[in-house]
Amino acid sequence: MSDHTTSAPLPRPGGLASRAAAQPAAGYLQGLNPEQRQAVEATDGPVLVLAGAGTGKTRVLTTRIAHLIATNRAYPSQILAVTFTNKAAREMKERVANLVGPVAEGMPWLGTFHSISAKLLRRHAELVDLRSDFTILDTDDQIRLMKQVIQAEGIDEKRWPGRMLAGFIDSWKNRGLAPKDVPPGESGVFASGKGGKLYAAYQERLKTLNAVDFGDLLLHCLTLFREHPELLASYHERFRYILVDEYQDTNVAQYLWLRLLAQGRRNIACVGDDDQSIYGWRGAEVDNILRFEHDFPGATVVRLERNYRSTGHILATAAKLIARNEGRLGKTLRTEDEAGEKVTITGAWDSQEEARLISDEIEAMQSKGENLSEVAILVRISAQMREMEERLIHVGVPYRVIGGPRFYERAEIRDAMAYLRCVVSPTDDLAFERIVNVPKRGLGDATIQLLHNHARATGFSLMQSARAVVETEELKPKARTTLRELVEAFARWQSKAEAMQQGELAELVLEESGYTEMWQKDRSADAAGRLENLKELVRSLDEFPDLPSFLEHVSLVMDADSGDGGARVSIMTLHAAKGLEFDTVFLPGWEEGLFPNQRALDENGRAGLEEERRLAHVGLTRARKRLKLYFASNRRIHGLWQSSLPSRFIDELPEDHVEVVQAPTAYSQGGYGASRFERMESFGSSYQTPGWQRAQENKAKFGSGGSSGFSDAGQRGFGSGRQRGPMLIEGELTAKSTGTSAYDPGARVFHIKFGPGSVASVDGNKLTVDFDKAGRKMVLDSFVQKAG
DNA sequence: TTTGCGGTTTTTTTT
DNA sequence: AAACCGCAAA
Repeated sequence: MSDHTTSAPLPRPGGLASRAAAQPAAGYLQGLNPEQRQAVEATDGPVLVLAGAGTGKTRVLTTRIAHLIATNRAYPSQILAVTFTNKAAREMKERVANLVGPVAEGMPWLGTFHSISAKLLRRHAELVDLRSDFTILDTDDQIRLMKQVIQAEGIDEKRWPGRMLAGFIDSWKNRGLAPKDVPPGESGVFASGKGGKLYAAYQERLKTLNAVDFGDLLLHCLTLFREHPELLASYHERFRYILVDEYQDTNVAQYLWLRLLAQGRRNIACVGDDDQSIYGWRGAEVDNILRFEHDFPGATVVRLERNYRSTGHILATAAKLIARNEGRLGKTLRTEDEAGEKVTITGAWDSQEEARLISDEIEAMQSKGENLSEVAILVRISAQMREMEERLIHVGVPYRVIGGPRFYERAEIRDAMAYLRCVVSPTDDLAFERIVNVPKRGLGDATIQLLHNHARATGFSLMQSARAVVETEELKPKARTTLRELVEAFARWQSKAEAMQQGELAELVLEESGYTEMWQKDRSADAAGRLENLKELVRSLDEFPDLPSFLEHVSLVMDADSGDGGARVSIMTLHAAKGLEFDTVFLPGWEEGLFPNQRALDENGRAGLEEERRLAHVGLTRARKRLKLYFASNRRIHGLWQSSLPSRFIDELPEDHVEVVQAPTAYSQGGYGASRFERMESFGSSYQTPGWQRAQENKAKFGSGGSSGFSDAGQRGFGSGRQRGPMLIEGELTAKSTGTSAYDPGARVFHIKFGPGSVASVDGNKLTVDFDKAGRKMVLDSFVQKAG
């Protein structure tokens, strides 16, 4: 979508004159289609905007804010606008400023659920038993803390890892459940009945540490609102209008949070797309959007269905796919664009060929002078990225990977932060523990354990305990000296903190602690990058008035550097691609098991499948002009070669809008050609009808007995409909039907990829084979045949 | 206390 | 295949 709207002349809030001036379609309203305009102008009461992909959702949101301000309905400071990501918040802020001018700089309540919650909590911390300088823990801190709690309860940490408890607690918090609210049945799932107890113990630990985790930010706010109605009422007064972006991604806690705040004036506008709900696995409730009209009776519902992004074929393809989902409110995207190029589907022999085909296309585009920053490769799982990267490096196409660890999740940033946290608040035990032996100083578990014991006995913090213990004979002289030096160093830094610029201070701390030196000495490849990150951290430090506000910024808001603006192909997961668009989109790996992902299917059945389909829909709708799908018949998963079938999603695409492309490779000749041709036939003629599919399934039941044989393996590779049916990876299917392997050690075998070899050992259906050319590999027996 | 070996695990990811 | 974790040896 392009916004060429000029900013409206800026009416000053307060005068009747400006309200009158806004009457004949103010500038910012121009260029909106009727639905968009309705979504903007329905200012009062609950509003649900169902905004399909590429229908101008952000534009509606920002224009709506501009409209509220321009018509004097609210001051910027009276509008609460919530997003999920910092990126979305930033973008919205920018675009509102473009429409309304610097007045928008106010917008103090435009932010993520978490940052707004943190802001509220800092103001009223004492009401929920916190001090206003509480620390916000990230996932890593959480898990370390959980481990401690689990150990303290004397539970086998192996059987019940901290990570798992974190998962449980997180999902409880997502649903707005405090320890006492957890249903008994569920709290018993973890550690034979101790789940709820551990949750309570963890919350207790957080309280003594004066810390909260991400989930708590929301949960404590709920407590705050519920237990202090007068406070809630004051926020009703303040927040005249509430706007919510990506409503389909809200979890129960966020929903309750919104409902409490919206209760007062009921001016809440939620924008979302049920067809783009792809975060169910982390607690998002599509139901929130499906239920909106029920929760807010009398709501105005606006559907945005006119797509401004993709050409006809692409849009039709996406629409047809998503129509297969049952749990949806139903929208039909339409475009006035030309039909454009058909969507292509290309089968590759294996994932390497797939990568090669994609890189060839990109090189061709590059030589035609197309802009590589308008090209994206979107994958289902990050494991697919490596192969693509290797290939692009090989052919010298510049690329960038989007996603990956956030800036503040990187070890070096977290270490540096821990040092600073110790300087700012010496009672921060988690921070102290993190850096007490980083760089290695010889203060290991034994020392820490001693400090812990002392701290528990006296009620001191670890730092205080260290100070005390250093004066005793309890530690070996060496450890004692080192620890004393560390404690003294912190005392020194604290005394300097007042007088110094925080950037300088940070540099000093990192230098004197030996932390910088640690990375300078490190010879590993990423050490230089880490030092660079540390520099970046120090640089950004001076943009903040003081250290505490910086720490808050880093733990909640700071993003990884988005890289330079050079023209590069983008590689990312489908999840990371939501909200983005590109002229050309490559979608590799459309295979059963990978996409739809087997695990999603196993764990969530039908709902899982529908979420995968929404993910596919998100992928398809990222493309403006060219959309290219790929599947590979063989892919290495966890080190084993697995044969795979084309994704069922491919069969669900409308044949009029897609085109099957023959891969121009060596494999198209010889034995494989025939089976591929079969696939083409089936795709073109009959794949759509349920009856045909059923027939294929029956055929598969009778026809798939054999586990060896060259031609059989060839058909597996490319025959799509032929073996349609259970969504198993081919190898597993064979393993189940065959039972034990038909091969003995010493047997000569032939593998379609690795050629001839001898069986070295047999383990169920897995063979270890010494191939004459390829060396020793582990393969499934279904991929080899007996050979002489 | 540290290092290295072996056994295990393997989606998606924001705050 | 690779990364991660816990444990045992140096």
